[in-house]
Amino acid sequence: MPRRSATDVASNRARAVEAAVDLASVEGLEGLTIGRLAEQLAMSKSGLIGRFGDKEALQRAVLAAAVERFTEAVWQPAARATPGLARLEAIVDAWIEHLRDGVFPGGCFVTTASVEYDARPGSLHDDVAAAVRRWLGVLEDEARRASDDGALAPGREPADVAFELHSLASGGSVAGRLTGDSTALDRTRASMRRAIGLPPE
Amino acid sequence: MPRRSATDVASNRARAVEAAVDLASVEGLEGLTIGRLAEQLAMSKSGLIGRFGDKEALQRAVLAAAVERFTEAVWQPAARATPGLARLEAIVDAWIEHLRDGVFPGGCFVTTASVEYDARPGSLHDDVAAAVRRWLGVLEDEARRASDDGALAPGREPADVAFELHSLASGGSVAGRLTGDSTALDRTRASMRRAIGLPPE
DNA sequence: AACTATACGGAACGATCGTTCGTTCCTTAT
DNA sequence: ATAAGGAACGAACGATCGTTCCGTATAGTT
Repeated sequence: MPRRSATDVASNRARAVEAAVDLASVEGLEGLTIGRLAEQLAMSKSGLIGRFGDKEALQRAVLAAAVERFTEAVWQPAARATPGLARLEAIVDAWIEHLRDGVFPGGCFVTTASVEYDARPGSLHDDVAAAVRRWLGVLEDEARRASDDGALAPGREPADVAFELHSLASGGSVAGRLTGDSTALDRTRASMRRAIGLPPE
Repeated sequence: MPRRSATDVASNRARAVEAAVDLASVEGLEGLTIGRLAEQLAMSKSGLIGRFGDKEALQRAVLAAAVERFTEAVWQPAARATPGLARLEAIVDAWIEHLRDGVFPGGCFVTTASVEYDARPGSLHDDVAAAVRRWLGVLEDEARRASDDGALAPGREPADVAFELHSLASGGSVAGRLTGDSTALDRTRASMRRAIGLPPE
């Protein structure tokens, strides 16, 4: 078998991480296996893990890549909108689209990781928790801006809005996917719009 | 080592399932291991699995027991309330209490199982999906009754209410547990009350 | 042209996975 | 009293897990 030239090296690692993201979005970060990933990449287990050190380092790289993918799909398009309520609306749209398009073949990656590590300590727990806190912070900032603009119902707490949006997207995506309910994302979108005081479209 | 008398036999199986529920609520149904469960029960792997046939049968029994535990903790106390909005309110209270008390050491079992099997076919997927559909149906029935009573906002669909309650509880529980946010359940309760048109307490 | 660093393969490691087998013990029914 | 059924054991199975070691081919440096 021909060896890969060393110029492909960097892209090879990235290729491994991307494949691992897809695999782990279905099987979970904990269900991710070096053997199966190596097989899918048509390379040896030792060659694969040698790039990362050990499995935990691979998992952390995979998680970081998944967060990156989420950010690109949801935050980046919404960042073009005006801060405040308009941006919240754009986030909701991009978020739902992201879930609908199947950016992750196994459903929202961060939700999967959240459930896997919500009761287990370790560096992966910390990484997932940090990512979720960061995202909740982004949502809260936008909600606060909207509140300052008077675009939110009086007395509505930005932190509550952020947490509610996250709960709805996360919970709704899972339940819809599990039960095969094709209207779930529409319902979730409507609920999220309701949460920020937008009229049903 | 003294053998267990055969009169304990029935309770022994139940004991195994209960221990497995606690284990699987942390590690997931997929992360459940015959070896570790047997060790915790101080019995042999073969003796344990012999009771169920194979691992999948054990997992299904564990799932059924977890659903039973949830039903007892949430539905049973709420069933005493008047059908309709009052019962929905009672469900919300019991649900939050159930999450707060840590009926499952690793967070809501059904949510964990939902995430594990939302992208993987098989009999376990079907069992989890059936359980979730059944629960959504219960919620929807109560919401419809509330709607018929005129206790819900006009135009509010019972199925939407049911789905939203489920999303909020499921997503909120996970996020709160992951980030260590002690106010998450209070927030979730407030959101759920808002979803059924109840005033903040 | 020689050297260094690294990416990868191949083989093997001990551990653990789920499962199967045959045996022993206890309870219950005959 | 004896036969039958079932529960649990210990031992072993092949498979797979993550990991380690070493050889080797390649890329970049001097």
